[in-house]
Amino acid sequence: MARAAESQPPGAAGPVAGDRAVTTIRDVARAAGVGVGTVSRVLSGGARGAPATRARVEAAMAQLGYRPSATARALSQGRTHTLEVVVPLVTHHVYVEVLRGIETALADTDYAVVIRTVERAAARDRAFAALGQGGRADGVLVVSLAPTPELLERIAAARLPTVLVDAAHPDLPSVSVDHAAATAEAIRFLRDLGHDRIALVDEPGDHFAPAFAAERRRGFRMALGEANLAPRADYEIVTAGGPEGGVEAAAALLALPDPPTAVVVGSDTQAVGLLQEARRRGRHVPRDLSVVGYGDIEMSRHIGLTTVRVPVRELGRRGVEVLLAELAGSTEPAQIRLPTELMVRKTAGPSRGVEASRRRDGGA
Amino acid sequence: MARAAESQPPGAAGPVAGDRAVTTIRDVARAAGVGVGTVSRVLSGGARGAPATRARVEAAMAQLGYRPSATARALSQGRTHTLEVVVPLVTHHVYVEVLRGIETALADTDYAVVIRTVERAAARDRAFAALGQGGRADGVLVVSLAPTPELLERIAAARLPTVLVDAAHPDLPSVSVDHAAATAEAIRFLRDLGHDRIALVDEPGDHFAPAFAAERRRGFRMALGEANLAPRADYEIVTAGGPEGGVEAAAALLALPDPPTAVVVGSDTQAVGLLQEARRRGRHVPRDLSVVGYGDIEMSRHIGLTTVRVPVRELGRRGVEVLLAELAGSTEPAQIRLPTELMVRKTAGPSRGVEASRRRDGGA
DNA sequence: CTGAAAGCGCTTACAG
DNA sequence: CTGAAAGCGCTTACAG
Repeated sequence: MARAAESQPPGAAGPVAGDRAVTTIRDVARAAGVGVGTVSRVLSGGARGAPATRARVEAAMAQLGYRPSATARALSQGRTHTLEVVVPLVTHHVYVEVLRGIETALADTDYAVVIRTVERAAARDRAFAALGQGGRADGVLVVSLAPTPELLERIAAARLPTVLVDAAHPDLPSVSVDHAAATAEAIRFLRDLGHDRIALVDEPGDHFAPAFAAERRRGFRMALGEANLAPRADYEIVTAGGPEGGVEAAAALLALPDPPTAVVVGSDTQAVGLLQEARRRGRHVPRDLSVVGYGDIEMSRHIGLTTVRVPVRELGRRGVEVLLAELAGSTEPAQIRLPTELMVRKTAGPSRGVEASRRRDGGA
Repeated sequence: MARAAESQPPGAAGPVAGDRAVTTIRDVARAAGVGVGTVSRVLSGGARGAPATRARVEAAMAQLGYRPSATARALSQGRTHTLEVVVPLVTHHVYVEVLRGIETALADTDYAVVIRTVERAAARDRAFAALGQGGRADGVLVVSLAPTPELLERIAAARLPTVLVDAAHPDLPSVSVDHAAATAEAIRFLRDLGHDRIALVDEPGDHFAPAFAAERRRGFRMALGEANLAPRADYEIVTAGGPEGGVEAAAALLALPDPPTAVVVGSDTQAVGLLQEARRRGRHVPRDLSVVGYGDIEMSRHIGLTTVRVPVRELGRRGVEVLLAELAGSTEPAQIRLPTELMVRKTAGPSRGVEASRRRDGGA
């Protein structure tokens, strides 16, 4: 009878290891003549073991081409060695840079990264609801997203260590930049150059995505107030991102009876369009119009754009550091502020005074 | 005695569900008064079930705030619902666009994406070795990486469905673009405009990273041959990426005794620098020098750069489609070629003839 | 130092 | 339609 059982057709169900394409820890254990626990221990590396046993196991692993299953490890260890990064739709150069910073910081760890993007309104709830979904990740990096009550609630519900990058909130660890202060600094710089008709051009401040724009506006008004300059609605342009938006803004601003002599632009790409349109209209930069950008993209240095440098890559790098510390059990509530820097180049200069520009515009 | 056991101090070890932070399928089953199998079935959605039971289970899930563990699912299903994307260091706009395409294609699936970047030489072997590591992914998208024997071997070793994006090889499914043909088309276009002194400016063709440059060179020489134009070493400039590289290239080319009247540049960002330097040296574009870029980034339309449009986003989108079909069991070996398009704008025009330019350069 | 066993949280035939 | 049980491939106390 035993014989009969053994001569069952090959391929019949049974614990025949050779059947499966994937080699498991069990195959290795068998080949090395040890228990699976032993294999697991040499896998973990740290644990010592009799050198001879160890060598035997390693040989078996190499010979079988064994690759441990990250999934199984994750399940039994209770950690996935994966970080989730939530970013707005990667439409800005900024997020790409943040991702690079994150990658740099993770380069010599064994963490993988899952990127989740929060698209416009429609996908927003879904994306937020999915935050940390299924414990696919050990921790979350939320990038450039305004900490709305909704987001905070989602984060709490996910019960996952979370750090805010390029945003801040008292309840959460964060690595951020003070966009209001940075903008105010740019205004002060223009003010010191003698400008008193200063405009702000920016993208619309979205409800859920980057709070950048709103913060910059706050800094703008603050600095204007400090300088005893009255805020003017026609000096605050909200327009599309990219060069096109800048073109539009220049058109609107320069058509004003008393156009500004200086403009702070919420992004360098908008600034490019604004510069171009201003020049097309015969304005000399910076003689007739001073322009300060925001972001300091690669192109900016090249075209001599005076702009606010935001340490974007470092934002990502530090964010990872804080999150990893958190995962390692750190309890200090890190709230890190990174400094911005005004890169003074060639597109901003002294004001020529109100008179000259008034005369020219009147004559047009 | 039973009483005594029950009055053990709370918090003592034991199978008390309330102890753990995470609710499992078991807790839900208990709360709904059903077996875990039943809960699993309503989770899977597809399977029918008595509406009443189903409702009870769903209520329990909602009430407990239950979130299924993706890890456990992956382990028991044998698939992770994760795709791995391998890209060169995300230094090019191109890869970002590909990633966007991938994301778009994945938007309404439940697949997550793990991104792995292949950095310069040092990290290369590590990154390749890690390909599909630990079965963290169900399939792999290899983007803009030359299919070297080494890479192919790694792919084979990973035993994971893999599709090449922006690269091609007979043994693997792929979605690609013919960079050689696209470049040749640009040359022909310039040729038809009367140019016979045509140069190529490009980035160094890396051994393991994008094969772009090498392919473009091949197309360049091919088209030159077709037109009976002799290849000239001094008309092939290999230089750094970005505007700086373009500046250098313009300097080298325009210092030649008989400078080219037209240039094809391997990237739009290089083209930007080249245009600028050419103008700084008093050359009018396109009167004195025609320039054709490559890539068609956003800026290009804006500055009127004639360039080769590569459907980068679609490359990513289609790549996902092919991979997903593969995972669904499709066996047809998809080798998809996507068309490029020459975007004719303002930086390329008719040649003014050899004489005029020779006269001017001689007089300088 | 190492084996055997239980367990991580699901899924999936197998019986009822 | 649904429960009980085995299994996915590891890890980790627990004994030896």
